[in-house]
Amino acid sequence: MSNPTNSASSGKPRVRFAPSPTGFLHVGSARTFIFNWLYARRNNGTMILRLDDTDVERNTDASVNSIFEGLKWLGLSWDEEYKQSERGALHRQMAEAIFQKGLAYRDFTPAHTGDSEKSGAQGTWLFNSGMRELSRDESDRRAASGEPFALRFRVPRDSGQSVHFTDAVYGDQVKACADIEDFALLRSDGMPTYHLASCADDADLRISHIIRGQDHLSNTFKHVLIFEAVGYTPPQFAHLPLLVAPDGTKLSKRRHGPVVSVTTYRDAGFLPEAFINFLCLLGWSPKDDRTKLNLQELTGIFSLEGINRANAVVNFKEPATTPEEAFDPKAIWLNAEHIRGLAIEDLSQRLLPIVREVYPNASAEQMLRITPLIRERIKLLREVLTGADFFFVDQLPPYDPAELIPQKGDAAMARKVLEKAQSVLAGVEFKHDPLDQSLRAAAQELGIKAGQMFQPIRVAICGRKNAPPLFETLEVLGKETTLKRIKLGIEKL
RNA sequence: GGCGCUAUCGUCUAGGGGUUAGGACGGAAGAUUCUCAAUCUUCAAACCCGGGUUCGAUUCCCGGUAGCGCUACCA
Repeated sequence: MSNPTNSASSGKPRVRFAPSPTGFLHVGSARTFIFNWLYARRNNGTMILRLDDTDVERNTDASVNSIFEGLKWLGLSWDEEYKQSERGALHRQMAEAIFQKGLAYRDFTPAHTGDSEKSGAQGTWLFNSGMRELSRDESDRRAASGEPFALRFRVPRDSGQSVHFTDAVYGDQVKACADIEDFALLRSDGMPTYHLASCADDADLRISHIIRGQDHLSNTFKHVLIFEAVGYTPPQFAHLPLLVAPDGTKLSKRRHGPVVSVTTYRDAGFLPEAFINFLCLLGWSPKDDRTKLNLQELTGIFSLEGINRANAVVNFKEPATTPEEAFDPKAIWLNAEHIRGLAIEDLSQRLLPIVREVYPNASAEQMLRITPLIRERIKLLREVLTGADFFFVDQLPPYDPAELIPQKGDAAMARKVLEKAQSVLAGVEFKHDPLDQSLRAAAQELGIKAGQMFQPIRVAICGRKNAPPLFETLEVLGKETTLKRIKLGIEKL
């Protein structure tokens, strides 16, 4: 703060993500973090994490944990970390500096009692003139006597003055001082307000670019006022369009529930890289027709110019009846795309812990053999539990015997097929090609179509009609389990 | 109420004074494989409204409307 310059013009950018720990990390915050991160990494800058925890009443440890948990999952690192609550001296020092310059004044009005003035239908409350014009002597006297006060910024009231700044996204912004109220810098308990603490820290940490949600666009005029009051060149601003729910309202925990929490995506089986990809496409565009982008590609092309100005809808279904409905279809599709792009070994390793939650005995080797069979069939990692369950269970859950009956066939045909399969499979090597040849030959011998042959076998070993390709499945399942399940299938008929 | 921001298919978006207004998801139809998935092909689907500027506006300007944000001793 002593050095009134920032690094905006002097080279490496310094950006910060400054969440307030009053709830879980939600998707809008995550996107703000990602955009800051991308900007820092793209420009060889510094990424700073700052906990804006000046609201003691509402801060919770659970929230701090949720934020770190979410960020950890995203896997994006930061270079410096701060807590506002540990920087109170700096904040008070800046408040004092502004006060000494006569640019702030003490307001002894008790908190919350100015409501009648503020809520008047006649317009905006700007200031309490009795307080704004209080003589310095009387102000000092009352303060010395221990009377509590808030410190307010003395917004210029003389002529038609205005505040302006240029936003990297929204362009030139101007606001008349006549439309800005004398906002608080310090609360009557001595704690700094968000505006003061934020600006003091941004100045002290030499933040060069403030990339944050558009809900702060109108606050920025106040911030510029603060920066100018202490002789600090304001950083560059870039405000991001908001993420909204399908009903157009801002995403919130209360209204929209867990769909707005980052950890919900993690727990549902999203890949962090897919989630990041999805979020980047909300309110930002690479300007070409690419949609699937990995972190390297994003880092390579991210720019503030690609950010647009209209709010973006996260298109989840409000009353979700299935897990898939709870998420934007594009997020799910992108996740499937990223899953398909993963190496078998990589995907297998990510799947194993999920499988082991339910089947503790599942082995890494087993998982590695199963993974190629489901890679193109799952959209969320968790679907491994419903898509590959038959590989892990000892006993198939009960299924409808009617499922065993092939297209244009009857129970007798199903029985014939399974019995034939029993004898054929007993004498064949459980490898793709021999299985393929012998079962097709068997179908021919029975005078039925291959599909009619495969269907009953598939249901008998998987417990359902829709499953991965038959020969690969048989190969992984092995002869013993296969024959056992076919026998049980015959008994059902 | 005041101030500010925004407005292209259902959703995310590209584009920009003259275009068949492009792509993606989702939807529909078809091809293909032993089912499913994946893949491929095709189709339906948009410039908020009204003025102005202009030879010509979806694009530029103004107004309206709608949505969102701020208007706290929250952030």
